Amino acid sequence: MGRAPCCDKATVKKGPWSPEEDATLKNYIEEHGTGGNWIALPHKIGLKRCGKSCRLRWLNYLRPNIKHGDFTPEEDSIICSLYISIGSRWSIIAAQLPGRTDNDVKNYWNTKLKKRLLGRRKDHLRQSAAVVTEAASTGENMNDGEPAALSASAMERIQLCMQLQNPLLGAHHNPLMWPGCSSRASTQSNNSFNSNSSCVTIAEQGQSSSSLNEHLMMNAQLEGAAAIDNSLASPSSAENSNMISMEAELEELLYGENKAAGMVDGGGAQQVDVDWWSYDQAAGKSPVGCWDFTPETNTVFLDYASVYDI
DNA sequence: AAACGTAACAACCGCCTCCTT
DNA sequence: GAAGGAGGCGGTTGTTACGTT
Repeated sequence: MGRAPCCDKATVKKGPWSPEEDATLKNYIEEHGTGGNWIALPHKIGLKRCGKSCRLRWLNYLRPNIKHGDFTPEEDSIICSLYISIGSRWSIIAAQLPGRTDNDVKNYWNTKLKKRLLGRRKDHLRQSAAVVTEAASTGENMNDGEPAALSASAMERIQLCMQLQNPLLGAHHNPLMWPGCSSRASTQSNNSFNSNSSCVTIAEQGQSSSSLNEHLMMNAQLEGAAAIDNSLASPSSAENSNMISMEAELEELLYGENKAAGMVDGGGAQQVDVDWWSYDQAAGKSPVGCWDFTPETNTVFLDYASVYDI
């Protein structure tokens, strides 16, 4: 038995919202709230719209303090960092950016950031694609004879990772990038965070390095994604310094060489104060687990990694 | 000026999760 | 515990604006 539709598609209006519809919806919600029932709301106020459409319109466009366009470098950094870490969890990413909606962040990533990052080193990517194609055609690194199917999101994240030139940090020696290979924060057993803590955004906290990592940890914990592997040692200090290089690499991809150089040596350029995948060793915190730790993605990632010899 | 291509963004669709009954 | 409804989310599509030829 199929699922009942949430509304009568024959009678609801689709397409762009008129100013009158916007005003009707906005005025009602500001005065009465949503009433906890989006499906019933359009009927109450006489809108020929699906309840879901009303909700989307309110959340993405009408509600107060929405920001559109003009993403800042800091926001770019946060988006990229979180995308690489947790993938296309746009709602989680948007939650770290005050005034931004998941739809906005998603569109921004798809139309600008992704191209800016993935489009930089076309030669590198072409080589990568050739490797994948060859591997696929020769049947190498397949699971049970089936081609390894990576989601577009996973591919992008791996490509981004690879573009951060350090091959060790690229994935193999960066536990943060490995599915199922992250350590649960040592504070897990007595952690006191709760879902309410997510109300405080990274941006609100001034993009502090520690706050980003805490949020990454929090998100991973929220998702229940972190597979325990306490046997993983914390990266050495040498690897930590490599992480700094990787940050600079990503900044270079995003903003160009000069600015990135300025960021690395702290020489006057605006410091985007986000530590990529770094963590507080002194505090004994382990890296956050932030991949989609399903057995499937784990296997596929391993296959992919072997193709790339990473 | 017209045709075409591309970028940006709004909106829809369908699936998943959570909650209630 | 099962079923159904509503909300939430991510992927995708459609539309419009803008730039290029």
